[in-house]
Amino acid sequence: MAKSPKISVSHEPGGLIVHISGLLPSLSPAEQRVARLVVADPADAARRTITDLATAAETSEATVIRFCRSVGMDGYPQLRIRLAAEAARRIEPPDARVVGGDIPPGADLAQIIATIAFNDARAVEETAQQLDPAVCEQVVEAIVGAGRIEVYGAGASGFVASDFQQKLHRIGRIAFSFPDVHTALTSAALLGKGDVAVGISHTGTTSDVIEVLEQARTRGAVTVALTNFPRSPITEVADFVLTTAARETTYRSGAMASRLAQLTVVDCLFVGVAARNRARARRALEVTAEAVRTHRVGGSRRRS
Amino acid sequence: MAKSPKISVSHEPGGLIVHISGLLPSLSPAEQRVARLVVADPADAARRTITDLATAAETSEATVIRFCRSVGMDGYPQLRIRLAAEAARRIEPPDARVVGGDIPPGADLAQIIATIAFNDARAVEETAQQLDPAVCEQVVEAIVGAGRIEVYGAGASGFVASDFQQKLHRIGRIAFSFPDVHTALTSAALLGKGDVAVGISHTGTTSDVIEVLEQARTRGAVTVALTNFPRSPITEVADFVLTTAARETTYRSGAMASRLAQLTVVDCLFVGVAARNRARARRALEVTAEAVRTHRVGGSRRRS
DNA sequence: GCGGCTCATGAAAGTAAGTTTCATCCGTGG
DNA sequence: CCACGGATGAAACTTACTTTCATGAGCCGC
Repeated sequence: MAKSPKISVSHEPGGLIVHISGLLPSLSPAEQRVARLVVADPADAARRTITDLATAAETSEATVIRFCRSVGMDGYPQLRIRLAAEAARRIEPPDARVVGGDIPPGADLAQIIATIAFNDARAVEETAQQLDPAVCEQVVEAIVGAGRIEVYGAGASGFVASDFQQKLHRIGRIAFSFPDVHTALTSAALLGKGDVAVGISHTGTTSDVIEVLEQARTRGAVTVALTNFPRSPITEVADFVLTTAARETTYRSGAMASRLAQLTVVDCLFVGVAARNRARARRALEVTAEAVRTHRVGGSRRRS
Repeated sequence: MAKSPKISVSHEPGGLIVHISGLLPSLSPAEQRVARLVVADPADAARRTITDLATAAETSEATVIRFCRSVGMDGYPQLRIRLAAEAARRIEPPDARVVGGDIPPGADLAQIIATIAFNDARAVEETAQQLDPAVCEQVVEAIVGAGRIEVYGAGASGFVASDFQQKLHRIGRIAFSFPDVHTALTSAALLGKGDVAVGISHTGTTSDVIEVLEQARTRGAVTVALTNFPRSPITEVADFVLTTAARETTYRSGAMASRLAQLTVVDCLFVGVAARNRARARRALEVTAEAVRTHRVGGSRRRS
């Protein structure tokens, strides 16, 4: 009939709240009361039930529904969801995370957590960014074709080395890592052409690791260095150099982030190797997973 | 009577989605189907009605309600709203890198690197987000006051355990970690009041670690669990539970990201402990750094 | 002032959504 | 084999949402 209702409300792409306050004056008094509540605190409105909201606006549920329709929603539930989404979006976490390096002396745990996580995450991202896929490819190639792989690392890097060794081992590659220099040296002396030696050192100056890598190279093995410093001594004994990108902070936090970055590189190499023979790697993983299964307790589910 | 299953499974301040995926394995099969739908597309789930969602998950409405309760919501409407809010918050959809997903078979190294780095970084960030500072504080407190600290972990988590042990040791705390269960068990048997035992297990189902932690608890030590799954068996033998937030993926990439997340938590605890006595920790760090100095080559010059 | 009109409004009826209860089923361990 | 406990969906039930409809206020033109 005559008066076509307020259709053509278009698609309010930007903000629902803005949209609502825009057509607020065109609403009936009772609907305006609802609208004002909604605009004032969208998140709160989203939490309320229709009856609740109606009561708060001193009106009936029917009016709330009419309001929903007036602003272009199908019904109340839809409005609620849109409001929740809207409210969530506008609350941008100001998040005063300490961007720089060190943790301030008076920091509480929450700050410490935020700082560490931020630096860790950034180290991982930046490492990935500067990692040269071509070099990785060559290293993966070498590992895939290797008769034997040895991984060296001291201190914290030693754990990364062990981790890498374990990973390679799990997908059926013959890999070793060593707890001490002497064992490593003797083992490196037995390497030959077609074998691969990987040395991990954050600073790139760990003499033990360099020494072993040098030995390996002398024997004809392909040598790979993983370090944070592209000009450090370890790079001189390496055929391929992979670098992490943990920023220099004080030695502590720097080393912490670096270790995560190292692991990320290790993961990349690992997946690269595994991807070379998907079926075989998967099979190996399944078998090894099965092997430890009896060491897992069953139903992890539990209700009270 | 109040059959209150209100176990208050921690707070989930960070991300509801993250929280849900952590809880996933502790859910019943039918609930898992619902959870997967929700995690896969929160925005879509928020749009659906309960009946609709139940049908999509091939289950009944009752199960959906049970799922809501399992993840700590009052009911379905509340879940819907939270999901809508959550979905709105995540602004950037980095389409190319498969979110929390597997690496596509045909991927080249560059893609692999991007995917891994993305998931690793996110695991770190999300872990930090959902980490409860209050619980950390208590754990730090316990460690600071501990006579002895023991850290247990098997497989990949074993390296994390060793790393933690090494860190604590470097700042002058008496800490141990063990390469095998028997040694660990015998050592745990010697723990007592005032000591701290930390068990690390991604799945939370590693029976060896659980067993040792239980032993430690029996002896009166404070027990801490570090796991990805807040309702896994390990949490039942722990006084304090710290969780990581790596998403479940296939191909073990989940476990890869999880390990980084674990290290992040370890770092947080470490710095927290060190911060308790800054001067002493710094002195210890300097001394230990000095100790390995002779094993470093100087400058960019080759060592002889 | 008075019919007749329009429109906002809420009460109440009606429908759909969400929640609880309960019987059944299935696997597990004795 | 049975007893048990948990998982599950059908159905009963409750609450939330939506529609219908009667009321009454405002507003003309007569």
